[in-house]
Amino acid sequence: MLKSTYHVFFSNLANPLRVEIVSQLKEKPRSVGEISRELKVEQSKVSHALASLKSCNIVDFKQKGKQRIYSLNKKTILPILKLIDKHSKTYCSGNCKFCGGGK
Amino acid sequence: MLKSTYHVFFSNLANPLRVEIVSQLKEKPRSVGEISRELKVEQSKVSHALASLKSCNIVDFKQKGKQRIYSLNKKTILPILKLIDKHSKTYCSGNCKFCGGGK
DNA sequence: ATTTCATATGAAACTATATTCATATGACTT
DNA sequence: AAGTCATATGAATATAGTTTCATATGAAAT
Repeated sequence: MLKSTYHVFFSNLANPLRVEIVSQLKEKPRSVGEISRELKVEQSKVSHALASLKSCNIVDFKQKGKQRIYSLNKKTILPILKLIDKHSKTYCSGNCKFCGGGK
Repeated sequence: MLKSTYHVFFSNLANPLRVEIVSQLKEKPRSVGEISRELKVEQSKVSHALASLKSCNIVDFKQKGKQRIYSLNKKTILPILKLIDKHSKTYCSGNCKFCGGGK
């Protein structure tokens, strides 16, 4: 494995929109248009985000007519998110920057 | 949990130096100076990196005289890295950008 | 209390990443 | 093959993150 593999993977998720899309796709697969409308985010922005996620196989898609239906690679991502949830519960008191300084 | 928690966590590891430090601390705890010397990276750069990792409790330290001995929060990080290893083995053929396009 | 060594901090300069908008492609339909 | 709808792409600009360097802090020793 290359030295940079982790960093590339983490970079991919180091972005609020991409994380939002991941969360949304936890529930069910969606087309680009659906993602765009539901999140109220411009189409090309969503496309760029999906291309990035796809480049690390965090999402995949199947063509369905004109649409592309994107789905989450749950096998990898769900356990990682679960570990982070547990981490923040264990190590972060309500007022740390990580847990959301502002709140 | 805040919407941004994941993104903050991932951002923290979305950096080659911080990932390198994490890898190095897998083996054993080290002082700032040791990290700096072993990785041949300037001290203040290492300090900034450690401050960032500390802000998400990815590392912790104990004071030892003038030194700070930093250690990895293995409980969270090791399983996450393991999941990513498995992910890249499963989903990445040798030539994808993620696995290290160049190689 | 001054010096030394280890580490942290701040801010400017530099670099990388994201957003935007105009346009291209690709799959269907007529 | 022309038109339409869905999505992708490229490139300029905008924003965010990193590096660097000078200096500050803090712990121990003299």
